[in-house]
Amino acid sequence: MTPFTPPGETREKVYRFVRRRILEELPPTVREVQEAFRFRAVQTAREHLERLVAEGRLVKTHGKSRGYRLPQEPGTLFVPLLGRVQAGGLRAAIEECEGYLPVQSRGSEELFGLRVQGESMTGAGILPGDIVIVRQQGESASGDIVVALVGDEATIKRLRLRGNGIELHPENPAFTPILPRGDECTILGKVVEVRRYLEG
Amino acid sequence: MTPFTPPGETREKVYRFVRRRILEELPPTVREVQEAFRFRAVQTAREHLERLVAEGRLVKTHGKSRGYRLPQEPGTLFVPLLGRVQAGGLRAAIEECEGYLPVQSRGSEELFGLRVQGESMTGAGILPGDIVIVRQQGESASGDIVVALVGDEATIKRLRLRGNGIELHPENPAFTPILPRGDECTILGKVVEVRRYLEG
DNA sequence: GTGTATGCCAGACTTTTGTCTGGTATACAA
DNA sequence: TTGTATACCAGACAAAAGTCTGGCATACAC
Repeated sequence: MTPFTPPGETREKVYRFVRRRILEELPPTVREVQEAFRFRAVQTAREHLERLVAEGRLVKTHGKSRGYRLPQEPGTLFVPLLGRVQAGGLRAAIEECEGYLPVQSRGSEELFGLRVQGESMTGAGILPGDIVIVRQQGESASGDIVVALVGDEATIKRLRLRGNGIELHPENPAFTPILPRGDECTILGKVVEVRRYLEG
Repeated sequence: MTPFTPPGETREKVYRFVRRRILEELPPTVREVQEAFRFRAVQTAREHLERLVAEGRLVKTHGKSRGYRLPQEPGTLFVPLLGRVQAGGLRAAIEECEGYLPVQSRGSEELFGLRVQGESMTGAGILPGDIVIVRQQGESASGDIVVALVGDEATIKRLRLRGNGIELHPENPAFTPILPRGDECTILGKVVEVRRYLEG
């Protein structure tokens, strides 16, 4: 009755099907897998899926619909792209963002994108119009490129720690370093990625 | 009994919640929306959702679980990241890629990522170690930054059309332009995006 | 043979989830 | 006043989707 299928062959196809569905639209339901492969029993689809979970090729949330996911999801997160950030208004700027950017990430990070204004970092290959991806973190290390709120506008500079104080260094000889006093500067986060879209 | 909520305010929050969920993990179920906003009736969540559909801000598949989607999904594509490309081997290089990158795209394009080697384009803010996203297209316009196969290695240069011939210009005074004869140079495609990962 | 594993099926149960009917309270305009 | 709209709630029903028990057939090792 049962036509013989080499071990693992169907499962491989099931894996590719599920993977494709997860990446391109929505994780399939068990019955959607069943129908895609014309299994006559739901259980057959379920067995393949549970097997893939046992093998570590998929992970799932028990009992929830469309609960199958990829183990280390390419970790694509959509982060808000901000036009400009003004004093104190990071939260507000995120609410009113221009759009969203896909970013690879481990998921639990708080990221945002920011459009670059000015030429103070051209020496580091960061040009006006570029987009920087910023991870929100209060403290950063000396040498990191950071986004800081100085006065009432956000700027991008290289951070230098000097004793108890901090310095914000441009990377362009035409600009001079900023030496803020403690209370007039907030570090919004560290630049983890730079992007430049050459069209559109 | 009912605390008064300004018209549309809750709906706005519901929209943002749903959008975030769709982009970052999985579309929520109606009851997940209900719980997120602590509505005491499922119907309240459903009314907001159906309203958003009526307004065209969401679309849905009737009867299916987690059926709410965004109208014009950002279209995220995963493109292969190549380490290096050698003569004739673009197809082969794509097969043996180092990994995949999420890229926003209209879908029908043939894209690949390429790691930058050398300093010939530092003047355009393209540094060694950066990744360029390339759209495969035989012909490009003068002024485009392109990836060309000259000899047996791929290089990134700015394209200049001069009469019938082409010139490949570096963007760094320490390098000299390449003036290839027609048959010793293939344009693999145009650089549409530049990325730099500052950690990991 | 026996035992074990895989691949598949039949049918049912249970939970989750989508859907629906009818209701209350507030605000606003005719 | 009446009517209409929004925002919300209560409780239910029905479909979708996850889960489970038991079974059969083939293959392979002991």
